[in-house]
Amino acid sequence: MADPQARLAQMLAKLKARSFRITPQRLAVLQILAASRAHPGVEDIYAEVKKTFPTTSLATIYKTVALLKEINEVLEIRFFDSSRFDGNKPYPHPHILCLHCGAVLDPELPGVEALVAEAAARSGFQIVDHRLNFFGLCSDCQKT
Amino acid sequence: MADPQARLAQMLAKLKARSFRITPQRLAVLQILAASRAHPGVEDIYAEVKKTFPTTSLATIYKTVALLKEINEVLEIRFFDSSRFDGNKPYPHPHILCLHCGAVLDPELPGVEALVAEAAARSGFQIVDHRLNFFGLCSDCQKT
DNA sequence: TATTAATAAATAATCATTATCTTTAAAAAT
DNA sequence: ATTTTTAAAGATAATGATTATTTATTAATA
Repeated sequence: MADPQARLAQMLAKLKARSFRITPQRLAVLQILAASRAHPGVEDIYAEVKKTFPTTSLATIYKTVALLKEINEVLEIRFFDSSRFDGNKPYPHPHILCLHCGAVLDPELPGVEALVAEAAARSGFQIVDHRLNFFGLCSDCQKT
Repeated sequence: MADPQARLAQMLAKLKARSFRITPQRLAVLQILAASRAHPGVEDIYAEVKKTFPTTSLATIYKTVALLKEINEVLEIRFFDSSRFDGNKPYPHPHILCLHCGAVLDPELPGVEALVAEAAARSGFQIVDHRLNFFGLCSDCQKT
């Protein structure tokens, strides 16, 4: 589930299955989310889409992203004052943000499942979602 | 570091050390944050403070909480559209939110340290902070 | 007690996000 | 293909949590 082609196909299938229309602007947003590994924010997507569709409105980006969130094809990650989006792995998983350059990575953390189970066991909660975010300096930014 | 008295004393000491004034409104906010285990939001604190100081402004709550955050005596936890605050353990630790009743607990998770270390090791980041939040239904709300 | 500097109160401004409203254009039917 | 229907796009106003500003109080020091 990391291949951009497969992700795009998956997103399109989900939209079609629920009879949402595939518009050029929507397709553009899907392509960006399926391909980008940078966890773009709304403004990033907006800037990118405008290259091909200059009249696109910011509201369209917000609405498309909200729709994709609805159908569980994108994961919203709230950092401080704005959100970033993960279209590659649209399910809860950890993220790590560089406070200096803003890069967001998906660390591979095998320990996560155990931690979620531990949280459920100790709290008595039925856990349905989680956000595991780490903050610091990436290896590049540590050098400067 | 869970005794309300001790927490209040600690907060007061920190404020005095940095020569911030101890005003009645500030003291009221500190007391609430030191004593409450409910992870109150700004509006909760506001409502509580107004019982003793009816003319208090919401801005005063925001400013006091921001000040306490500055001096690391309160932890801000951002849930969806607003923040809740933890004055008992003002350092990063996991939280679990009930999506039905809004309760927030601090689950005891010994696995956290290992996970942070794992994230640092695998990503190459120097990690300085984290937010580990779980969402679900508390044991009471599972019954209904 | 007077002075001064920080803080409180009141309220305006900000800004990400959402809602509204009109226009446009997908998709289905003819 | 053309028409019809209706969701979606575009433009812009509204919302709401938070922050900034401005004036009035009040705590701390001389």
